[in-house]
Amino acid sequence: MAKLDLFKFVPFRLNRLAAEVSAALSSEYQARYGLDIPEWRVIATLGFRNDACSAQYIAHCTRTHKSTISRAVTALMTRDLIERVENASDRREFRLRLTQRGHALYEELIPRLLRKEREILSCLSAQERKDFAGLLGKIEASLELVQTSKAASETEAY
Amino acid sequence: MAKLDLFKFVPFRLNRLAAEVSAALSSEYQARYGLDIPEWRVIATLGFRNDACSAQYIAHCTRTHKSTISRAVTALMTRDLIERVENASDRREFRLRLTQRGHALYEELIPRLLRKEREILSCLSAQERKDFAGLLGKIEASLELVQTSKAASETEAY
DNA sequence: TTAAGATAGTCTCATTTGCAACCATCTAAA
DNA sequence: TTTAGATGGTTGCAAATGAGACTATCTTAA
Repeated sequence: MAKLDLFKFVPFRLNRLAAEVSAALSSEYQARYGLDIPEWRVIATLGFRNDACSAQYIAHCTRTHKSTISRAVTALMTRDLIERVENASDRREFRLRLTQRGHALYEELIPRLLRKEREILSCLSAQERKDFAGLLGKIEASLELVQTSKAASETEAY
Repeated sequence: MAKLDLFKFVPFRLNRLAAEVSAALSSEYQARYGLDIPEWRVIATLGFRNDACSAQYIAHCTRTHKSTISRAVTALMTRDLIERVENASDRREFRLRLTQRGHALYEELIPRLLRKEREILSCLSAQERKDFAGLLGKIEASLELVQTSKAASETEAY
């Protein structure tokens, strides 16, 4: 007779852990800066890259639906945290980038989030953290969640 | 100047990985059996425990909101997959358990899900899988997502 | 016994989000 | 060219879900 212990079932554990970790982080960007998760992902993507990029690019690399990104972009523009400029070579898309205010928010938020991440992982030794990152990477690669060298060049096209 | 690479940021990676793994599994319980995630959690909890338990217990141990569980219970009852009996000693709560049909579905579904889990983790060696489970466990424990011996006895009260 | 507070479960409401239709624009092939 | 199909982005709609009010019931202490 088949049995499945939810508490030992990796998919369930990942779901629960991700939800818990997200909740812990949201107190930073949500409560303090009024950003929801999609908005934070837009800010994070634009802040990390120095060049402007399209909404589609953000949707692809954060694995978020394009309509969700579209709404986040609208909200962030009305708050003057990002701006968009027309792309002369392709008038369908817009190039997005942080405004000065957006940059300031990014600079203020990032250290807080990195501190939270350290807190959450502080139960692991340095070696264990490294191992954990490596194992996550292997699973991501096998699910094609990360860019192989081939896929990376395709991503550039976005 | 602070920077944060989303692709190396563990909270983001956990979210993305959990979403991807869930999507891979949902093709089993969703497409084939018409169960959504909350419904599957109710089935899984009832199938694993031999005794009947309350909706509140399921909500607590799967970390799902009680209103979500309530809806899942209603849906599963109309499909005759679970049944509930009054609890004479506390008439506020109901004891839930799988019906025969529910048991049959459980027996059919579990091997499929376990196979999927194996597939997803097949990119890791046996030792790596063990390590990964152990590291997950440490993080869960530090976030109090799992029952310590003390918390376990409290859980019994549900 | 009574009253205050806790708890189980349901229900309504508001929010979030994915889907898909849609428009504008681009690309490629006839 | 012209046309068919692909792509970027927006929006309306529906489904899912959490918050919190609410009822019924239980518990505890005055």
